[in-house]
Amino acid sequence: MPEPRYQRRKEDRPQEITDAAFAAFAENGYAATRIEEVAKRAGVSKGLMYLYFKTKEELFKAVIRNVVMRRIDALIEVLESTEMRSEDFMRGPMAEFMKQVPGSPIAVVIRLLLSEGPRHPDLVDYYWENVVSRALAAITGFVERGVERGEFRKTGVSELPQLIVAPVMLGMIWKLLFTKRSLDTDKLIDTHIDMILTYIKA
Amino acid sequence: MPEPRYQRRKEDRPQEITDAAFAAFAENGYAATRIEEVAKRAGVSKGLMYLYFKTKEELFKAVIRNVVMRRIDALIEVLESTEMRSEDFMRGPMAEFMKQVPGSPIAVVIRLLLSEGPRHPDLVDYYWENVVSRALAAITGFVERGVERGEFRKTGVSELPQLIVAPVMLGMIWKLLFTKRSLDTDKLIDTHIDMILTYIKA
DNA sequence: ATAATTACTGACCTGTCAGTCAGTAAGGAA
DNA sequence: TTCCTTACTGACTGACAGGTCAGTAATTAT
Repeated sequence: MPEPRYQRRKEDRPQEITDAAFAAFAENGYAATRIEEVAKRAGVSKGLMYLYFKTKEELFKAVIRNVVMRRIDALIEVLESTEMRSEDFMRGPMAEFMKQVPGSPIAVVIRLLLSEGPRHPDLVDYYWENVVSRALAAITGFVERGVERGEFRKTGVSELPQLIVAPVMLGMIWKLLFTKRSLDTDKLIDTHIDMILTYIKA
Repeated sequence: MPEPRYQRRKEDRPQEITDAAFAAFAENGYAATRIEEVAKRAGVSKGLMYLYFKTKEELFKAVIRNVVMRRIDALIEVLESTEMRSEDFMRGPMAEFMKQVPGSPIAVVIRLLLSEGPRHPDLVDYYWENVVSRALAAITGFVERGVERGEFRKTGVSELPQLIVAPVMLGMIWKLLFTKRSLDTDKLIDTHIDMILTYIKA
């Protein structure tokens, strides 16, 4: 009795395809990735791809949404509910998180959005609403709470949470472009946070 | 006597084509830009494109090199030779320059490198050697000179000039992705420089 | 004027890849 | 065991875009 040539796994396919596509896009970018390549990685025929995703573009959007969804809520939750002193929180968990971002899937998403964004404005909006604006709002809230508690003084940082995040962006770009040339991300973040604290501490 | 259908302008063509290509790449990215589209913008036939640039890839490289070459030297020159007090220089000319970068062709180049870089490592190397490493070295030199003069104290910033540049990167990405949502770049840079100075002033 | 040179044109060729669809077989139902 | 539904396959198509090249006309030399 010969082995079955394939199994029917309607439930798991979307996730599997989406994961395979993410890996492929991460390596080669959207335009240069062939649907057949994704199919191969997912262990599936090309035709099946089109049963789950009508077009390559739809697959792309699903990939982005999928990656985005998985990791924002927890982060924001922590930012809003921590009981630590603000300075300790920034030097500890916040620094830790920031150090990890450049090597995480978020960096890949940013890269994909940068190259393909102009032709997918709705996707950029989606990303803005579900990630960027929420994250920035949470950071602003965190800083203002520090002010209310008397830990921080009032500075321009409250209205420009981007300042806190800036070196993470730099670290991301660095890693994406110049993997060859090393950058001490940890020291970058630590020094930056030290600098911010010096600036805003009451 | 009918007008000539075209003029022969061997000298000017490369620059014209290169400029047209830059504009097209800036709008649509490398992969999505057709050679014929560039030809049209340059007022030239498709065939001619291939007399000046053997392949699309070669055209791409020429575009990048062209944009890069035009603007680095002056910048570095200024950084090394200014006679101003370090703080005044940072709050004045340096801030001014940083505010302009996100809207400049440099931002476009970064975007192109981010999407196409993985498949053009030699180009990334070129960019690294001619722009990034030189610019960072110049900034490091500037900071260290401030230290020698007794204007700055010794801090981690000397070894991490990236810290100074970080919000520029953020501003770039912001502008590329979220043009719709405004960001007060000027205030971002000013506040950031204020913060750095507070941190490193002797 | 005439010939020689070459910058330039645009129709064509060709490989690639997103998307299709007729057919196959897995797995459940009767 | 047989039938039925449908998840799945993979050969095929059509369009698009990079690259070619035989021919044309602008310019230069004679």
